[in-house]
Amino acid sequence: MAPERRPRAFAPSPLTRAFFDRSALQVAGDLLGCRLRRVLPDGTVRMVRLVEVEAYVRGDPANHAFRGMTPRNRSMFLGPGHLYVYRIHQVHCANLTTRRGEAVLLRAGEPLTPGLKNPSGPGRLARELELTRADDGRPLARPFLSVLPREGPSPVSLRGPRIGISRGTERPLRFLVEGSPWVSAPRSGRKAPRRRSTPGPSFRSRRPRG
DNA sequence: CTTCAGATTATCT
DNA sequence: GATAATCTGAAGT
Repeated sequence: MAPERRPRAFAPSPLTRAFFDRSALQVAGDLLGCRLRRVLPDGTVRMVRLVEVEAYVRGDPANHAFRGMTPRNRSMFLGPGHLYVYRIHQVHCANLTTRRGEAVLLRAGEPLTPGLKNPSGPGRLARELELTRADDGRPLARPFLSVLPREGPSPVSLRGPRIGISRGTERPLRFLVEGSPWVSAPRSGRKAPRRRSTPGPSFRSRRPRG
């Protein structure tokens, strides 16, 4: 008897495609506060609430796709709603693709299921969700990986400069949930990121839609 | 083929 | 606050 296998999607659903087929900037803002559900090959469910993301857009020198398609970034050209995972310094970082050549980097999440340790920081988040380069290019679809709507009201979000890049730092393409203790700290591996006393002047607050 | 910088993090002072 | 770890992808010669 062949072992039971879960169905494997070859493309995102139409709804998923529609959600992601926009600019990374817009998707990033809408993604904040949504839940990300990962189902491991053995069926284990791991879910986080996204509290920090970054948009990588067209004409953006920090975007891996800035100079067109390469073997490394080919997943960013598969169409909206795919996973783009790259590796840096022996660490994996996961993105969700939006429009062609654009993507949203998943930087931090609030753990919603037992077993998740510290999904704060892109490397830790990808690790906790067990997303590696082997998952690069996979469509965002069940059961593998799904984005679920926000629960309750929209969070108060902040926008500010992105982290860890040397070019394109002037644009406020980093989105975070104000007050979340799971937001990553710019230059520290702390478990409990120090809360900035007050958002800097470069940060812009955005009220919940209501 | 060689060089080099990098969307990070753990660990040390 | 500063730096090593560790190695791939991409650009340069």
